Amino acid sequence: MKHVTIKHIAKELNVSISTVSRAFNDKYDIRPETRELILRTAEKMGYYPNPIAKKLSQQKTFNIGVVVPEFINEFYAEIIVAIQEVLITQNYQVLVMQCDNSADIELKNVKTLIHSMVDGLIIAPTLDGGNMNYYLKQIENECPIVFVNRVKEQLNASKVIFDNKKWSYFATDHLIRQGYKKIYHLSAYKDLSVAKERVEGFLKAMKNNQVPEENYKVIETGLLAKEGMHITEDLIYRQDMPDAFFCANDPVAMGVMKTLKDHNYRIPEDIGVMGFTNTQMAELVTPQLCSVKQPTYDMGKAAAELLLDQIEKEDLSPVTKVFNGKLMIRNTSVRNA
Amino acid sequence: MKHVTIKHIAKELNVSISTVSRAFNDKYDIRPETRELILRTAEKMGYYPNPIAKKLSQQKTFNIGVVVPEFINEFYAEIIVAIQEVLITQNYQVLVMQCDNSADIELKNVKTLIHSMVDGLIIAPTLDGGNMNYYLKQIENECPIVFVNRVKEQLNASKVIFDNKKWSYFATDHLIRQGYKKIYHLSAYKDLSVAKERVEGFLKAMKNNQVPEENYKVIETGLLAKEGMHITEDLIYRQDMPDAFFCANDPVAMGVMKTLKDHNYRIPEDIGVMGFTNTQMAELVTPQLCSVKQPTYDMGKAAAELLLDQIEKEDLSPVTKVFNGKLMIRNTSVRNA
DNA sequence: TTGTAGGCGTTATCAC
DNA sequence: GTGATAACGCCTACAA
Repeated sequence: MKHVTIKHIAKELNVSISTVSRAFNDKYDIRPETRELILRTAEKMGYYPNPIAKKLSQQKTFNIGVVVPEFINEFYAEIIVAIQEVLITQNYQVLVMQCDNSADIELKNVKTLIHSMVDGLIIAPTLDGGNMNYYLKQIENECPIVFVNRVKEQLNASKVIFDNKKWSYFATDHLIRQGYKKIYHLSAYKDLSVAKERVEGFLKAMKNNQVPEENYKVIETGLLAKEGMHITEDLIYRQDMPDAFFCANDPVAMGVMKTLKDHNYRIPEDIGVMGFTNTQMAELVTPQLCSVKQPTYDMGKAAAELLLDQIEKEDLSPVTKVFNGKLMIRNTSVRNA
Repeated sequence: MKHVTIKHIAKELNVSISTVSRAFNDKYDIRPETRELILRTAEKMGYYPNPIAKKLSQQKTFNIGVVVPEFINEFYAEIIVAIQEVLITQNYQVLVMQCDNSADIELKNVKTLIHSMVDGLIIAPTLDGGNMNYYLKQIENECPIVFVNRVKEQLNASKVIFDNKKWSYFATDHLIRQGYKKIYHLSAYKDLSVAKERVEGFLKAMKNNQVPEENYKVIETGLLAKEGMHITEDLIYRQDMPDAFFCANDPVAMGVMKTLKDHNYRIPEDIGVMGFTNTQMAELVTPQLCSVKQPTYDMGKAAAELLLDQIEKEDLSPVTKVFNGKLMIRNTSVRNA
């Protein structure tokens, strides 16, 4: 793979390489005609500035690193798309890495990206645990970083988060108002801050509505459809069934629905179901799944804009953006009675 | 963001920069003790070789570019994961770009990646149309490229493809054997080679089973769930209903199922449904969706391995790998009668 | 307005 | 074994 360089053009036109370089960097004085000539022959020769060399000499890469827990997940996929859209208009390139929900791989990815000299990072952490120390150290060393989603609200760094507690509260409250009396919350992992916040919202709704303690429960389930199926099977077997499930996410909710239907429970008449992080599938299952929609696109956009600000104003003082959602009320939670 | 360089270490230890460099590149002679000393102090000082500089001097980036039509699609997400897994073990980094199903953006992405001096490209084209000329020109210029999925079998380049015709045939044949008499194939766009191949398989099955012409039809529908819904609404309205749908993909199939259920058709008793490109959701809808599973992971792995071969053996002669699928027989296509 | 030369952080080819 | 030194392709004072 041969690349035409600035030298080739200089030789071809009998000018110095600096002149050629200047032709491509508007900020310098150069006679318009020479400029034109250089650009034309460059075009003809198929020249394109080598970004590697440019990066090295400018000490700036115009690369932004993005690290997410997984690709196979509409939430992160949409966030990535939004980030790319914003950054591309500013001539940044986006390097995306996923870590398969492993905090170790996540750390490796971040290190790889930093060593590749990205100008900044957007990190959607898998956990808000130990890696944070390393990340915060990088911020101290003036590496612009913006966190998205699974971050503690108290964290002293720029971040884009969702008000999980509030929307968990609303979702739970909705179920109660629909007349469901015994509601179980299938939560993700307890070391996940977003899960904790949702549990808080759930419990707050229970308390505010004076639901007696024996009529609700939080069960650590996970984030996969099959985990939703297993727990439901289990509850049926143990004859410990609620009349509504508030699930950690839509896949879990769909697992629950699947098992309920297999056991001839009617949704929403016998049992209500509520998801979280509205997915495209929510409208396609029968009955349609009620879920909390998060503004993924806006969150990704905000993260990118926050990062751009940090990079261009060289001001790393932390900014937090908290986003609100929307309760997508659909059939699985609306009782006729 | 300050980076420690080879120079800092050289000064610190009173050795030359070449010695330091050698300590990090096993292939050169260097006294073990100096090596140890250098590595230790490098570690201490937080040094890490600057890959940009290395790339510039080696004229090799250890970056691989991947371009896909979209992220929000399990098929491509899984392919990307597989590609990453293979390449990471060989110390390559994977830069992924998506083009939102736009051939123009796809071309831009490829150019960006080539100009970023990737060592090779894996392209999952949106269309097999005009961009191909540009891509083939790059291959002539010794840029290693492997194509995945939406490529013509005849294309004279390295590629990983799925035997769409064969598996479309099997899927259709299955519907016929289940006693469905009037089958409509909801196809993607006609300028998509994979769609064309699936149509061919569908028609071949019809012919081999001597289904009369008035009992089958190919309808260009698209790839989205809502397109599946619309077409079904339309057919119901026009009273032109088949007794089985063979859909371009699972989302379309789920759109069809949704509309059918809303109109009280029983699946599979009244109407059978078959998807394609098995998704995780297929098992979660009711009834479970029958679909053709493609070996996405293996396809991604094969693409990465093909590319590695090309790069390391410096041999760009085209290799084609054709993959087979599996018919995931589930409830939407199995008649009790 | 243009050319010269040094630097960005490495690797690699020489001498010593 | 180790140390100069010239690349790699580009940018950018400074000089002309």
